[in-house]
Amino acid sequence: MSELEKPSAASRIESALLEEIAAGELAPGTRLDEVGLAERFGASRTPVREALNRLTAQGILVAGKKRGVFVAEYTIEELSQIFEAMHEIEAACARIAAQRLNLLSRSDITAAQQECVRAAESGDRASYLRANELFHMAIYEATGNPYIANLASEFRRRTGPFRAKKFETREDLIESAKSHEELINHIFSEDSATASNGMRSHMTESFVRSIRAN
Amino acid sequence: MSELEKPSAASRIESALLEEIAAGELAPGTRLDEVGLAERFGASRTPVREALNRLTAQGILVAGKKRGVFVAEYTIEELSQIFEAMHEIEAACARIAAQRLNLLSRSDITAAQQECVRAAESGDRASYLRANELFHMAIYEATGNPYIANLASEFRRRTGPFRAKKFETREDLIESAKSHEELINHIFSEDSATASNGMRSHMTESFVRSIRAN
DNA sequence: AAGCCCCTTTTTGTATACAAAGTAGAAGAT
DNA sequence: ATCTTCTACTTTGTATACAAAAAGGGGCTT
Repeated sequence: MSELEKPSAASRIESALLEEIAAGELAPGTRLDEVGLAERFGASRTPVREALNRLTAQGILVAGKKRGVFVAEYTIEELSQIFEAMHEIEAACARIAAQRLNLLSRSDITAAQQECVRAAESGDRASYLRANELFHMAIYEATGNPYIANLASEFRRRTGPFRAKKFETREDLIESAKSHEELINHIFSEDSATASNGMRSHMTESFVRSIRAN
Repeated sequence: MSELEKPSAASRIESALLEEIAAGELAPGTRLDEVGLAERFGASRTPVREALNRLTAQGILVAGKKRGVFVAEYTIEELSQIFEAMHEIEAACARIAAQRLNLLSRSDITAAQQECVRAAESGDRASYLRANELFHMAIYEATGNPYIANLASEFRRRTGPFRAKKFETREDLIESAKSHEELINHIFSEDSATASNGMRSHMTESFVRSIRAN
């Protein structure tokens, strides 16, 4: 993950905002004003504007009907629809991954899962979140289709703030890791229908827990 | 198509470029330089920049590894992957639509299809293209999930330039309309598995024809 | 002739300035 | 007191200016 490329102000601001939103520091519904952010980041409005546009394009922010952009806030219905969309994509990933599994992707998935288990058992929430991301990313990569993989990661980013809350206790983590295990079995069975159903149920469970936690 | 909202320079430029790309006037691989476009549209670099960013975010344009943005050009492999992603989403739409069909969406789909048939029989290519869009949009809408619907439309826009070429003769149009008919039957059967398989085969056929045409 | 370095010209990113369009608030009218 | 309207203040969109980085070109060296 080397980002040696572009420490441009716009990108810097973009990822900073993304992080703050993901961490919940910027609550949904918060208004982001360009001048304020410009001062805060010691930059001018121009790069702020670019960052805001990019985040808006990703659905992380939304433009209010008249004025201002806000951290996206969703009703239960909307959230449920977003998760539905994500589930469909995840299921598609699982199906395709099951068809195309090779030794490398297989070991990537396994390795990520082992890391999840390790983090879950030691109850290390931050590590688990990171490992969980890697686990799902490994499945996306296994599709061999970067376009679907991107789609899936985008939804994952977008729903991050809402998913994060469901991992509280060590038991939550362990349960999630177990759920991964089943999913892996489905995918490794190389039966695509089973795999996508497996993903669907993993994600549905995950969604229900998110809703409860919010 | 009333655009009473924001005839902002940035939006104007964005849609103008999109149209030119869709129409093939801007060939894939063409370099778009900010100053040139600024002059051409009688604006400054700022709104051009914004338009370019938005189109890049949509995958219509791509940033060259060092300098400049270009109209996206895809290898057969990439194109095939993009279409695969689109197929998955379309299939998901069909499945969900099948589950949630109501009288309104049903009649929207039917109406769009009738328009397709009419255009196909009179061999009116332009009308058919428009009606075909509406037909697919009607299916997207029928999911009741705007997030999936958006995703599907985005892919449709993105692949538009490549799909357009496959409709040449009146026979092409009629065949496509027939394929719609089957798809409708699958969706209206309200059996979601059948529906998504139906969509998958419709799209696969469509893709193969696109590739041949390119 | 090939390779290397330096200089010029584009190009990109950022800052600042300005104009247009809202919004809110206060003052006045009913 | 409430409603209206005018004014000032934000806020957004666009233009222009400037600095840094990079690509291209030419000449020099070997």
